[in-house]
Amino acid sequence: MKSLINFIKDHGLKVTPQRVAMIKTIKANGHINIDDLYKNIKDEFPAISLATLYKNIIQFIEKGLIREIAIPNHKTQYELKYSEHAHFICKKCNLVRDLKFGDEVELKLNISIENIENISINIYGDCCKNI
Amino acid sequence: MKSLINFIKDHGLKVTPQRVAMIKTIKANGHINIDDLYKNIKDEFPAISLATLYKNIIQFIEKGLIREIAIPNHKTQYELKYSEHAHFICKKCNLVRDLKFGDEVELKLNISIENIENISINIYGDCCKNI
DNA sequence: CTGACTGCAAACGTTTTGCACGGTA
DNA sequence: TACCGTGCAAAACGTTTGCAGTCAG
Repeated sequence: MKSLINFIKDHGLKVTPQRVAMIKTIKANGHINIDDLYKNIKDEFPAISLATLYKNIIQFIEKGLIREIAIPNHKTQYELKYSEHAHFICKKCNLVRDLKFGDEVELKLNISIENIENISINIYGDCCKNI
Repeated sequence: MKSLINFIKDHGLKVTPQRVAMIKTIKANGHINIDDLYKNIKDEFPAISLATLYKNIIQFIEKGLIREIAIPNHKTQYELKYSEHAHFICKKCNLVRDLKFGDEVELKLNISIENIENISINIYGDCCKNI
């Protein structure tokens, strides 16, 4: 709990109950889209506004707390930035499963690219055998 | 030219001048977003509607002619599906550069995943040294 | 105390939809 | 000819913005 507060503070942002709740919820879910984040936080803060979520999401991304996972035809998901991994994304049920780098998935770059900020690996498939 | 027509026909879609122009433009550009596609095609078809583009894009994706490249904070880009490669995406200028699989980039999967439909590897960075 | 954050409502841009017409097979 | 595709306009949707009030530092 203390660490969440520092996580926000250390990135140069003011600590508000709403921001703590956002980070807590994102952390608890691993990855989450705006709507689910909104629903989750509304339990704790019935008056919270979607606009606040969007504004903070933008802040979090700019300050490097979270990262976006862009998924075609689905809501963008967000996750804390401290763990690097790939994603398996089911096109049918929209499930997102994390795949560990170096362990489950390895990426080899044979060219030199300067200034890499982020690597996104999404594997799209179908995990719903019985639909 | 004949091959473009067959490319559309073979995927079970009717061949219209608009669709030919779309595939031709996407092919010529490698990857392109809706707006640029619209601008390009408007030269040839001044009366073409954005709605037509969107409807056909959806058809093309469903039938497997093209693939979406979802980029956070930028317009989704589209590319023909027959060539597999990763992307380097500049966060500043929005440039998208193709990186060949097996050659420039290698991906190793150490787990077995059934039913993989598509793999998306996007490397975000900064190619604009002097901005 | 001051600037940053919040919540509301309105605005905005993108994507989708309904419908009448036109073109492909 | 039958059905699919097109273009227009309107609707729907997700996201952003402006503003007045509030809170963290």
